[in-house]
Amino acid sequence: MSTFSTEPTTRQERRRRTEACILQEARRLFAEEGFERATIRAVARQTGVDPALVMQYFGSKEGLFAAAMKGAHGGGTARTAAREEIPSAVLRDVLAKFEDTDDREAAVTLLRNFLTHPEANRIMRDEVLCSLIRDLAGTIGGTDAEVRAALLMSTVFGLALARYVLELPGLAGAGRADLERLLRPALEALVGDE
Amino acid sequence: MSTFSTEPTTRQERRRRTEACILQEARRLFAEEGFERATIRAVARQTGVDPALVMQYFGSKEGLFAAAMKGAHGGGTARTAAREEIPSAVLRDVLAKFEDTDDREAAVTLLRNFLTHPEANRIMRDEVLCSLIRDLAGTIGGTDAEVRAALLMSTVFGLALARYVLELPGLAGAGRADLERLLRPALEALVGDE
DNA sequence: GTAGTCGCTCTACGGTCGTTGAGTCAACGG
DNA sequence: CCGTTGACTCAACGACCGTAGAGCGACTAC
Repeated sequence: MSTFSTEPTTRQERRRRTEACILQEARRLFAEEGFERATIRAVARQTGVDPALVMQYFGSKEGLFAAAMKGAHGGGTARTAAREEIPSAVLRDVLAKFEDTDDREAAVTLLRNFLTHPEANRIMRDEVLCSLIRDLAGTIGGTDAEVRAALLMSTVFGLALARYVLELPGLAGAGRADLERLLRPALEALVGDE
Repeated sequence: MSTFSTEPTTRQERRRRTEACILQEARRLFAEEGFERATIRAVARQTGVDPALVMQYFGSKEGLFAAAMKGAHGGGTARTAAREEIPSAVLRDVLAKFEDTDDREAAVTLLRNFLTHPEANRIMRDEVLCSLIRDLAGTIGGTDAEVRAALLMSTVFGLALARYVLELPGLAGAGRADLERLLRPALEALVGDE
């Protein structure tokens, strides 16, 4: 691959670096094109590397995808938030996820692919949403707790999709403060009174 | 293709019928597999027809997809609803769309593909959401009208995705009445007071 | 210096895809 | 009854894909 200007070039250093480059480019392409359209060849070409090297590192296209998804879901503050803090917490978590540039590409990739790619679907449902909903429902309490928690997730989920993927005008341009001001009353209504 | 038991077999009658069969199977496959994974060959095989016939009818895979999407978005009641009726209307519209079995497949197809397929993305954003948001914003009024309207759409949007596509436990099983009871206060909060 | 390791490239295979053009056969119009 | 039309099939092309294996060349260890 193309060498850089400054080279702390031990062997493993270079290896780590090219692997990181491949992963970064993979995330970008998966996010832009989707799993099927994004080709290993394109990832390799953009990185300036041979397709076979990508195979050697990640075993298969699935492996590359899985590696690109690692760390796409991370601990949020909502899971342990107090009942009255839940609306702010879920909103803050989802916005924070997409502000951090490192996570952002992985998160967008996950969002763009979870509908059509089984692995992404499983990750999204089982490792992100289900356990989070269970914890939230425990904090919310009451007979409809699980439905309320699921509705909370579906709402911020729709927000992320509309704002960061669909880029709906009016949402993509809105500021964080405006979103919080307008959306929090709705989220509080979903949590309900106690 | 395989002939049916009763045959009102005029030429155009048969043509209309096979075309409908192809479209139905195409919708199913596009919804299940996504645009890329769904192949013309698979559609043809399931229909019991030669792939070339699908090409002859719809010109290209894009053409088949566009034809399968036609009528996927239809007039809802929300567009012309009064201000205080908007929450009920948007909710009723989205639920109704997915209860009707005919529309359901097309709607799920659109949802599953708009993330990864540019054409579906454009349709969803420009022909469905944008004009609807503009109308809703006009009815809602005030300085944040457009953001409020967009948030309304993103919320029911997230609901549809979570309930009908992701099939989140707790939402997929919930009844319409429960959903309306729990979600309407949140939607009313989004519309805001006047 | 020399053998060995390892990051990396080159070349090629097998498979599936969308798409095409020629050909077949039953339904139609006169 | 016969020529024509048009729905439909068959066989094939070219492209691109994921993947495999052999080979190269620079770095490392002795």
